[in-house]
Amino acid sequence: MSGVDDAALRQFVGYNMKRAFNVVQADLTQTLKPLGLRMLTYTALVLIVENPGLSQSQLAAAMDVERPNLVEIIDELEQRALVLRRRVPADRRIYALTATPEGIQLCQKALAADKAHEARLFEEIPSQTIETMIETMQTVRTRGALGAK
Amino acid sequence: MSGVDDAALRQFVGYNMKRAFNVVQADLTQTLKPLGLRMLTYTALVLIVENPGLSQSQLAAAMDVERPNLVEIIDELEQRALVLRRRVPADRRIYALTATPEGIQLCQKALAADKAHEARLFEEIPSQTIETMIETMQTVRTRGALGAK
DNA sequence: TGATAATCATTATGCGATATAACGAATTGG
DNA sequence: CCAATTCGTTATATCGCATAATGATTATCA
Repeated sequence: MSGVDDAALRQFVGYNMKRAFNVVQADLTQTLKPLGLRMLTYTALVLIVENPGLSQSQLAAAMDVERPNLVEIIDELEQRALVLRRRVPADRRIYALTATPEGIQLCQKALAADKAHEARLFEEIPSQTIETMIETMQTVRTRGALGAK
Repeated sequence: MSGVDDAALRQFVGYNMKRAFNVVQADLTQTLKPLGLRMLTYTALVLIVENPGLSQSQLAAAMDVERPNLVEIIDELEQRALVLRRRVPADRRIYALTATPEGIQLCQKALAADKAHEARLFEEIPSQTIETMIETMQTVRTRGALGAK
């Protein structure tokens, strides 16, 4: 309808990545909503389940968010009794994060929902293409981590 | 250092896309900063140069932002005398957006800077892989546009 | 024709994600 | 033992993005 031409921008990886990610994000957000999770709490929950006992600082670093921003994320998960802040006798500054049984169960449901969401969204894309894309994106991610700072 | 395992998330396209896009976005933001542009004003400028005379509504639709949010973007470009809001006699509700000569010149500089930025960031990635990725992302973008609403 | 509906740009406002500064409590290191 | 560092936290600011509502204009159609 509008007929606005974006040929000059479509040549760029970044432009297409942003447009595509908007679609993926919107769909994933809808997928997680029935579980009461948003992308940040979902990511945090999975990482806590996978790495029981890690500290908030470690988790923040792994998620590439600043420590202050992680506080509310953990608050949210803790209030829903999905994760626990456990004091560590050896270092009383630290909270060791662990998932409760309910947290583990919800995590598994969320992972299954995510898989279904991606299978649906990418059903027309050859799996070989998906694999190559994932590898490439991991390369880019690593490259950025090097160049930073 | 931290050794936090994210294997469960690395299987997902969305997770890798977000992480990779963060790197691309950070690098592009730095690239555009010397030109006084941010991603949104850059995108708007390119589309105005490429589609002279389009309305703010058309541009907002093309950029997938709501009309109210476009106002400040155009304000910013107009204050720097890069684009003009021109009244259309045939329909006095509309502003026809056009780029000034300075706007066109800055647009060309920005496009060149963007190309250099992507060439640097993706230098290790085979061009065939880049092309496939772009095609795939355009497919995903289209698919999302269909599923929406 | 004339009243109603729709469109356009805009203002006001809120929310979510992200960033920095500063602080108290605890630990580490010289 | 004292200084520097680390950890979690509070307070605060910015940015991108969304909705509701408004005045001006245009379109619809009874």
